[in-house]
Amino acid sequence: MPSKKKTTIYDIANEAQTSASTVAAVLNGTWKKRRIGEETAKAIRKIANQTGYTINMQARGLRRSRSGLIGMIVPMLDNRFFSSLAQAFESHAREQGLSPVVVSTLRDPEKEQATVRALISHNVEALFLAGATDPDSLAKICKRAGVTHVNIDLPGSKALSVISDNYNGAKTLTNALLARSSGIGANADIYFIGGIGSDYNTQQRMQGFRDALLERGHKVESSTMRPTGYAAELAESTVRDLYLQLGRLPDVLFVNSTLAFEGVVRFLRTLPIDDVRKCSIGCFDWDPYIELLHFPVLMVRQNATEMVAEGYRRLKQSNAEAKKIILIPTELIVSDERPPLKV
Amino acid sequence: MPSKKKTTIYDIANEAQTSASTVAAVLNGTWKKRRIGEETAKAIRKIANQTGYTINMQARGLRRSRSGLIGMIVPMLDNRFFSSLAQAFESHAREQGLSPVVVSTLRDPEKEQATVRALISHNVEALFLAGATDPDSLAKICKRAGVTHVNIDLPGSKALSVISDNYNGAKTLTNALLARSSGIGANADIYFIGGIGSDYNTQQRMQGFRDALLERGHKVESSTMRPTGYAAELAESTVRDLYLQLGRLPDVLFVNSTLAFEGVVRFLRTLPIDDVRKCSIGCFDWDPYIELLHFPVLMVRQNATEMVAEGYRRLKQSNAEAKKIILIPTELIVSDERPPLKV
DNA sequence: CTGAAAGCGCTTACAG
DNA sequence: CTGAAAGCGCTTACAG
Repeated sequence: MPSKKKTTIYDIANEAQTSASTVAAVLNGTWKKRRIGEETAKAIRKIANQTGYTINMQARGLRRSRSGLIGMIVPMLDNRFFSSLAQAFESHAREQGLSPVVVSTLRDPEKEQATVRALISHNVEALFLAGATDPDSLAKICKRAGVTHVNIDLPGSKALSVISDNYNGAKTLTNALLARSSGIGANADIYFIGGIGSDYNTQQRMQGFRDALLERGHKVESSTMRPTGYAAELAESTVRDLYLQLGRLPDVLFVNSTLAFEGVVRFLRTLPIDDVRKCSIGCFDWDPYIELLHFPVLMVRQNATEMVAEGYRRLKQSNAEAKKIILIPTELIVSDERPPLKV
Repeated sequence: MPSKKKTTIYDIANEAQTSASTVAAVLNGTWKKRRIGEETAKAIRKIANQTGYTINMQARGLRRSRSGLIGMIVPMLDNRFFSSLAQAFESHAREQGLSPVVVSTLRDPEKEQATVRALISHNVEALFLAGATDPDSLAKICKRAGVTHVNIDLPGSKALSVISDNYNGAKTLTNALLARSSGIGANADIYFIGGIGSDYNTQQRMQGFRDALLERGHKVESSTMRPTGYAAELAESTVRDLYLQLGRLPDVLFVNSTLAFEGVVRFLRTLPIDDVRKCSIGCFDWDPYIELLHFPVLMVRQNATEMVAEGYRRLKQSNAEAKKIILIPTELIVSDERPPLKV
C-alpha cells in the first residue's frame, strides 16, 4: 500500500468527495471557524490517517511565509557546553512547535556566514548565534533578510546578546581559590591558563581574575597570564614548564575551559598526589568527571539552559531593546564536598 | 537600506530589465546550459549581491520536491557519544550542501514518532534514526512517505542498521580485563553493571562479556549481571553494596556506559587508592576524562564518525540490501599508557 | 456549511 | 540568447 508519492490535500479531497479548501481547513484546525460539518471533518481525518498524510511544510511555509524552522549555529556540537546549549535550544523549539536546525561552524567566519545564509534560505523564523566569531557581519546578513536573531555566549554589538557573567564568575572563582590557599603571601605564584586573548569572554575572565587578585593585595604580572588557546596540548606543556621553572606547582592555577584543563590534568597526574593537593586549582567551565578527579577542583558552571531560555524570551518580546548584553550568572561548583580519596 | 521583504527573482528581474526565468538560471547555475549572455549574468549577479538576495529554499523545494534538508533523531544531544554522532552527521550534511536538522527525542517513542513526522513534513531528503527505541514503527512512517532512512546505534528490522560491534567490543574488553587480573581463580568476582536488559546493545554486550568469561573457564551466574540502567545513581549504589557484601571490590568490573561509570567512580573515589587498583575496571564507552582518573581503566570507544560515514554511503547506493545490520568495529583504549600517578 | 481561485517564489519544458 | 507560462501544495479572502 505505501504509495511512493506523498498524499496531498487534493488526493484526500478526491477521495472524500469534497474540496481541497475543506480538507485544508479540517487538517489545519481552522475548520471550526469555517463551521465545517462534523461528519465531513471526521471523514476527512479518517482518510488522512489511512493514507498517512503529512502536511507539506514547504508549501504551507511558502504560502504563509513562515517555515516552522528555527536555526542555531554553534562552534561545535561535541563539547559539553555547546551541546547543552543545543539541547536547551531544541527543547524550547519543540515546545513551540518549531523544528530546530543546529549547525556547527567550527569557529570559521566563512562557514558561519555561509551557514547563516543557508538557514535564511530555509526561512528560519529566528536565529540563535552561539559562540560566533564574527557576530556583527552575521547581524548584517540577518538584518537584510529581516530575520530576528540573538547572540549567545559571545556578544555582538548589533543585536541582543545573552552571555555568561564571565567577569564575576572568574572573580568569584579566583576569590574562592585564594581562600583555599590560606597563608600564601603577596608574591605567591598565581597563574591563568588557557583561552584566547583576543576573545571577549577570555578578556572578561582575565579581568575578573586580575581584579580579584589586586583586591586581595596580590601582584599581577603579565607573565602570569597565559591564554594558550583552547587546545589541551599547549596548556599541558605550559604547566609542565611552570613546574620545572618553579620547582613545584604554582600556588594557584586558574584554567580557562575544560579542554585546556584536560591538558593540565594530563600533566598533574604524573605528579605525587600531595604535591598536586598543595595547589589550589580552578576550572572555568564544568564537567562531571572533573568532580571525580583525585584532587579538589573549583569549577564555574555556566547556565546554558538559562541562556537559551532568556534568548527565547527576548525573541518573543521583539520590541525589546536590542544591542544590549544580558549577563547570566554562573555557579561555583566545589568538587570535594564528597568524601575525599583515602590514600 | 535593509528592506523588510526579502528580494525575489522578480525584484531582480525588474531591476535588471530581464525576466525571472533568466534571473533564476543565472542564480542557480543553469545559465551556461541556457547560454545566457555573460553581460546579463554579470548584471544580475551584481544586483543580487547588492540586494542581499538569498534563494527561497521553500519555493525551490516545493517545485523540485526536494528540500535541501536532512534529518537525524537522537535520544539526547548532551552526551559524548550522541553529540559525536550529531557532529559527524552534520559535517557530512554540509559537505553535500544539505542543512542538517538534528532533534533529540529523549528515548520516548511518542516523541520519536512525532518528530519523524515533523521532519517528513519538512520534506527531509533522508533520515538518520539514532538510538531510536522503536525503529520499526518509525520505519513504517518513513516508508509511507517514501523517505529513505537508516538506523544508527540501535538496529531495526525494517531498514538498514549501522551499529557498533557490541558483542566483540565487549568480548575484547572482558578478555583484556581478565588478562589484567592475572592469578584470579575460576570463582573470581566478576560483575557487569549498567545498561538496560531489554536493550539490544546491552544484550549483545552481556553476551560478549559472558562468552569471554566462559571461554576462560569462569563461572557466570545471573546475579553477577546487573543491568541497572543508564543512570549514575543506581550504578553507584550497586557497587557500594557489592563492596559491603564482599568486603572488598570485585576482581573485575565491567561498566556499561560512561553515565553508569560516573556513579561507579563516585563510590570508588571514597576508597583507598590501592584497593581500587586491585580491581580490573572497564567501561564500555569512552570519555577523555576517564583516561585521567587516578586508576587505570580499559575503555571501548565506539566509532561514531565511521557509523555516520557508513550510513551516508549506504544511503547513496540506495539499491543496497536493506534490512541488514552493519557492524562497526570498536576500539580498545587503555588509559594508563602514560606515566601513572606517583603516590 | 462549502468551493473556486489567486498567489507564495521558485523551476523548467516549450516556444521563439 | 531569452521570456511566458504552468505547476509544486498549501492558505485564505471571497462569494455563495
